[in-house]
Amino acid sequence: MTTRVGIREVAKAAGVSVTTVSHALNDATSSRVKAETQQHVRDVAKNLGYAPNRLASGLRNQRSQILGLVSDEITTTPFAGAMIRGAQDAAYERGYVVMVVNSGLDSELEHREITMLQQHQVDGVVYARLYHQGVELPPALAGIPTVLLDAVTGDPTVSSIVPDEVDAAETAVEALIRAGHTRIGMINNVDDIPATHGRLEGFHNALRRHGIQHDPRHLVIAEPETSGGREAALALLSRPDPPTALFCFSDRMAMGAYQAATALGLNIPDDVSIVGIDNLELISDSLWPGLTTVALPHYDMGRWAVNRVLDDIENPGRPPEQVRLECPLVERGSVGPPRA
Amino acid sequence: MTTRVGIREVAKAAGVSVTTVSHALNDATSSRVKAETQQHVRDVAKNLGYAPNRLASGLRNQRSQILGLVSDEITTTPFAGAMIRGAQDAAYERGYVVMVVNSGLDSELEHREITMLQQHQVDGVVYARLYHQGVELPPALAGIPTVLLDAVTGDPTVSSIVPDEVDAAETAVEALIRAGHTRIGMINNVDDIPATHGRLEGFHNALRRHGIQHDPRHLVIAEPETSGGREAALALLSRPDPPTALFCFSDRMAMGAYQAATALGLNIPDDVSIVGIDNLELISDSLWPGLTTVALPHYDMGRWAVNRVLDDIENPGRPPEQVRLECPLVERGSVGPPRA
DNA sequence: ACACGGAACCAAAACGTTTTGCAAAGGAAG
DNA sequence: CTTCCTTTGCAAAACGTTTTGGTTCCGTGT
Repeated sequence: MTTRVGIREVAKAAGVSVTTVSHALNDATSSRVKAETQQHVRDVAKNLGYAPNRLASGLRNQRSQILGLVSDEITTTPFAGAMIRGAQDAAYERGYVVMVVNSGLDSELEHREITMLQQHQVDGVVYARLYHQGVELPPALAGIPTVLLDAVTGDPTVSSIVPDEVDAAETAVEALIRAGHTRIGMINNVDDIPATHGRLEGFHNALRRHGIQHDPRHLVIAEPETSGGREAALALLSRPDPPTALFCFSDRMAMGAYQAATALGLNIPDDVSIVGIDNLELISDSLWPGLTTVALPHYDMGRWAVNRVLDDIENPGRPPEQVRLECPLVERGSVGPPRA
Repeated sequence: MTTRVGIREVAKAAGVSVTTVSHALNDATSSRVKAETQQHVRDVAKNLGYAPNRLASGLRNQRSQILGLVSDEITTTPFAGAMIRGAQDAAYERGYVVMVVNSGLDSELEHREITMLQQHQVDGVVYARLYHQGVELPPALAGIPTVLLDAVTGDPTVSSIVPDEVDAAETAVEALIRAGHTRIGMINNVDDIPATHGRLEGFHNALRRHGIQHDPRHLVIAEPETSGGREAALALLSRPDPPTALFCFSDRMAMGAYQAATALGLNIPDDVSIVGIDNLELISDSLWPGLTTVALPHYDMGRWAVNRVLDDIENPGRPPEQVRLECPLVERGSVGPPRA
């Protein structure tokens, strides 16, 4: 390990003082150093492979250039990866770096991990959940600029971003209506979470907007698993007046609907059209035909969250905002016109 | 933002010098401070909510307590999340924290990101890929303790961990043999990567060990997508002497095999048994019946990698090792006895 | 000739720790 | 009463930056 080259080495090599080096490197518009010397210093620094020690500069200016990302779980779904990547990309573009920490459900552990982030003097924190839910901000975060990602809280002073569940559902259902469907069934989640209520509302909105009368027997709720979707779809499609299209709460439930259709000898999309929500490519791309679905924009939410917290850090005072992000439709092959 | 409490505040509150506070807090066995004072100082520190500034201590002892995790992509699969979580858990247990950075395929970007990690004085780096492959270590990492995760390199001086592809395949195939199958087909990946060769070798090993003659026409290679698996399985199962069981390169290809079986009116596992590799729960748990598969231990590899790099940092000199980790079988419902 | 101002640069302090070298106090041995 | 440890404590230096407050030098107006 060759001894790291510091600012003094650069100063010596360039024949100037460390002060001048610092100014030459940091001040874009160098009022303190002649343009010529500035260029010279920069050349020397580059040649020496000088890389400033951020511990030192962080200590000096009380700015670590580090962001913390605390999330509840990083598992089964690829959502967490997408969020992290979005956060990391946005941070990188602005010269920051992100420390990832995850605590499962253990709030004791979470507290200790936040303490750890604090010790590293993170400039801000993105507090993330991996599915849309209401949370309370841990008290340990008081005093640190924080924004919520895929979560909301009662406190109107903290910024947050979540997917627009209502809009997402409307988008999905509109796709079915556009294809000509009027007898549309919905398979909803049994859990009492924002997505459940929002998507149901969006479903009704879309139908109402198009003057479609909804048969309440075409709404069934089930466990948010493939098996739940399968059984619900089985029930719906076995009715005397089955829906010609199914709007499923999630891609996994949609996968269950595929299984039900296959079991009943129904062709997708000729006999029944299906849409989901999530755009879990692992599923939606793998099904046959591909699943038309609405994408949950985790990558973009990650980007937004760090950009927002960086704005708060770099020029504070902007009023907080609670954003609901629109979700794009991803068309594959599971939607077609209803059988005549 | 209440002004942070520093070591001087603690010293003043406890009525001792900062030196004493430092010793009281850091030296487990305090030769410099009386046990009684030590306890007193610790109490005061806790009451004040003192949290040491790691920028300062890192600067002082040339140890940032930060690890870098550089990975190529964090996308579609949940693997990245599992690796990160494993890495983060292991790091936390030893008082470290991890900075995540990902560079896609852009090696220019990768270089700048590694530079950034260096500026933050990371004590070590885990260089990760999200599927097993050969890599060259970026020169920027020279001089930083580094271990490879899900990747290998020609250099025998760097430690690495990858899944044991051969063993994984053997495990999968053994499960089929154990159920009584002898006519076993394999659907392999067309790509020239370690997994392709290793799993083929494991397939042959298992057959040979049980004295099973392999019909080379029961081996087909395809694109590692669901569609590839579907078409390959369609071809195999339509033969005059179809295999009674299919060993698929991946869970996604296995999903394709499910689709083929369904299309041919074959029941799983009664008419044909199927095993995969990956344990992508999103798929293997969602299929019907559940897919028996071999898990790729990304979480454990993440743990191992950071433990190894921390060992290298904390007491250097241990000879490097290239580890191949065994992969456990996860039994669900896709394997049964061959039809009599 | 003199004061004044601006340009270019530098020395030193500060950020919050850890650790080395030293000092004071107390006790035991001579 | 010295002398010499041992115990306990402290002051100060160091880590690598940034930035404040100069200082030097030179040119210009009076």
